[in-house]
Amino acid sequence: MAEVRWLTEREERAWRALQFMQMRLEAALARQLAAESGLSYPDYLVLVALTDRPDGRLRLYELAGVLGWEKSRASHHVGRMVKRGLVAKETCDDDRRGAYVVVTERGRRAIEAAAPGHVAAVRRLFVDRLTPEQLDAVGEAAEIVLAALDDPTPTGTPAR
Amino acid sequence: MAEVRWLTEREERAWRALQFMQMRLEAALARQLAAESGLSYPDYLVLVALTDRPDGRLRLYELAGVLGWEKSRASHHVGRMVKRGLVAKETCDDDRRGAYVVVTERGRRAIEAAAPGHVAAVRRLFVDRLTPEQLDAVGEAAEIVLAALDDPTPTGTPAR
DNA sequence: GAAGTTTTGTTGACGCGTCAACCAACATGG
DNA sequence: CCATGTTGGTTGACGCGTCAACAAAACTTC
Repeated sequence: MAEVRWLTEREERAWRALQFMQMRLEAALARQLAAESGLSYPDYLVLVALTDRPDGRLRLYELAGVLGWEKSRASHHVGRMVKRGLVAKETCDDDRRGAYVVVTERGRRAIEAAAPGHVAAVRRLFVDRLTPEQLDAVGEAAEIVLAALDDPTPTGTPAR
Repeated sequence: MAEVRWLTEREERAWRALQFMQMRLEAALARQLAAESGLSYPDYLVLVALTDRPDGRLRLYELAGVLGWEKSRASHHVGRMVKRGLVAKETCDDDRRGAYVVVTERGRRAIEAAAPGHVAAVRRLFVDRLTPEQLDAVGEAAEIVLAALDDPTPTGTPAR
């Protein structure tokens, strides 16, 4: 049982600032979206994922994959969106377990109305606050951490 | 009505990577905490905030302030933690509306048991994946964005 | 082609978080 | 001292997210 390597002051400061930023940022963006377009942030992400496709449709498991969601989350959320008419579910012929999620016309209008305000908010609150170099640095760091999350190799594992 | 300034490819990439990292990271840490100590991530944050105080107590509104939570969230969450015996509520004498939240012995044991594993996970998944320079860069960027969130001045506002 | 496994999706229960409405106590200002 | 506003906290409803259990179709393998 090794000693606990607590975080240094600098490490803790960076970690806390990042956590705090994320929380505040998401809250602000969610509020802005809800106020200006009646969409929740997850709604927005689903609609973006769907409208990014030429046919505006995605299998449920693909949607979950793209967004990094658990399948049950995707199922629950799509269910709610169907109720509000933003998307529809269609059965899949080649795989009779499967289900397609398709944007409806209403969904398309909703995201087209929401996108400009959302992007403006992302700029105002985040992108335009940082220099391009800072943005790159943050992006690169995030990609490194993400890669480590996907690859479960522990830190400092020797090549052997 | 100005043109929409969409995100450039680089901006979008950084923004998405950051969002994704945050989601995955929080999920992983929450899972780890729950599995190893039966605490949720919010539980952990509350206990840290309380045990950081010499007397292990905080007014509810102070707790909300420290964690950046809405008061109703704090109230709900503390209520649940009281039920599980992790904290207790005490009435406040100088302000009879007020309520103190106090760590219980059980809460103290819980966080002492949870902390080493949690810190190790933060290291393994995040801190130790980045160079000290990257960590500083990320921390600084986060602090800039946070400062902008607190100060509602829009981007590029001239001094005038 | 039957048995076992993996994949796709749903469901229900339960904890979490926000919003809006509300209440009680403090503060201020005629 | 009453009116008015502000602050600290609670509550209920509702959407969100996870987990575990489940069902059914699709693969695999012998």
